[in-house]
Amino acid sequence: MQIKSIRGFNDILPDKIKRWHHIESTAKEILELYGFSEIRTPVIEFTDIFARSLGTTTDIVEKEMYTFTDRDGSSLTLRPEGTAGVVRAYIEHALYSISPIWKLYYMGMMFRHERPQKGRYRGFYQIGAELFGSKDPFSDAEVITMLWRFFEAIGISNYLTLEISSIGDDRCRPLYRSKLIEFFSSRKDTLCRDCLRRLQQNPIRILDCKQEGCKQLTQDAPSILDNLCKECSEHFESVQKNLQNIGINFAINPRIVRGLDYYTRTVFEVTTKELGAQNAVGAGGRYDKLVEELGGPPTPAIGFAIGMERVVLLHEKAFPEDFKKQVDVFIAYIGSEAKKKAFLIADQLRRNSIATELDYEDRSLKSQLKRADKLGARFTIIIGEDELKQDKVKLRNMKESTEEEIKFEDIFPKLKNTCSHLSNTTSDFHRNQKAL
RNA sequence: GUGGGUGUAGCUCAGCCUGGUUAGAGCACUGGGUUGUGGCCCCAGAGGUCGCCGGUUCAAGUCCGGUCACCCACCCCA
Repeated sequence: MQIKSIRGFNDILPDKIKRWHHIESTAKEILELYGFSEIRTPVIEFTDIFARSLGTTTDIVEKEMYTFTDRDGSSLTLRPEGTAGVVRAYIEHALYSISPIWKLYYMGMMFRHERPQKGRYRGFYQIGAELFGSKDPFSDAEVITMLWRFFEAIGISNYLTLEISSIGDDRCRPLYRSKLIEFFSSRKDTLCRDCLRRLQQNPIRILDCKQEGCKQLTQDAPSILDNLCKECSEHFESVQKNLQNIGINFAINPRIVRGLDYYTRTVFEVTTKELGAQNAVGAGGRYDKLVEELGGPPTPAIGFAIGMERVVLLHEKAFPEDFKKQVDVFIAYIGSEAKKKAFLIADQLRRNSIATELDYEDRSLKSQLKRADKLGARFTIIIGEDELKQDKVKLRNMKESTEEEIKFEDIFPKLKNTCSHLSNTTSDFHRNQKAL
């Protein structure tokens, strides 16, 4: 096999794309309802943007970035996540001087050079949202609520768990960190090899280890939640109350470890048990220092990212039936004169938002009807020589297997109530989804 | 980077253990059964470097070695 896509990069073929469209349009709908506006930023930035945002010792920056040198010698990187680019745009265009609050979302491809596995790819899509300019715990609750409402809207929330925590800020986290180091350093012999390394690089991550020995040990380890400063603690309390107030169910998991350095205070994860090892479907947190660190004015912010492929996998599990593209009308013809007429009618119907399809190769009527059936056409218009002579067509209702002869000029009036592109996109299936 | 699994038709897979005619099935595709009528059924057709390279053998899809790819898992993450 010579001709092949790059490892970890996938094609999304037309038979899958309807599902993607449905998820994406639902996401847009929800995000806009919450006041978010789309922003599109380049898929490529100066490497420095990511290195400074994510932290130079994070796995992403250390070994997962697609980085290369431009012709002028500058180092460029394909974005491994979305926040850094949005923050860059926020600062570059001085959005803070236009409005104190900005709610932005993006949908697009991200790139990470990891070993692919289930739910994890080198080129993958994320839907992300960022709220700039508020440190109010209500904004935390709003963003988390929106994330959860999205999962409800596409009907996969039954598979999901929402967990939240706080990782403190630059006052309390360093203190906690040294407490942890102290705790684990005196118990080095019980730690696995990975955790010994973590102890050096990122001791908080030991809390997330899957090894039994380490798991046991972390039972007695100090919890971040007992070590928050007063302000962080109050903030976290308030976020919880606000979520409870509107009936969002969540669990507190003090072991939530985020992979990026920029997070402060509130962090949250939506996870599933259905996808094997890659259990995070959406995750995010507050990052109150990042804008300032990248050269903007001090600006609190909070955001999340959703893994599109993982959502799609869950959606396929929840709704295994195909998301079929549907045509309203198929036009079958017999003979070259009828073909011309068919082509003309097709154009008129399409101009009136009726999805119409027809064959090219002058195939048998039987073949044409087969194809009409395969395409799920609601109606088939049949034009043969007899019909041409009488200025009529046969209109066949494919579901009922009934047929009637109507005049050319009656085609559109007859069809416009039963099918249109609009009614097609709000099919029963689609409506059922929304009702969930 | 490490470990395990899998590579045979467009897709899902059987055949390999125990080497031996033209390598099979289901689905999908094309045509026909109805010279102008879909779904179900029946018939026919088309579709294969058995991942690749080498070795053993009279003979390799089958045994052996290597290699590549994909999948899953570790690590990490959405």
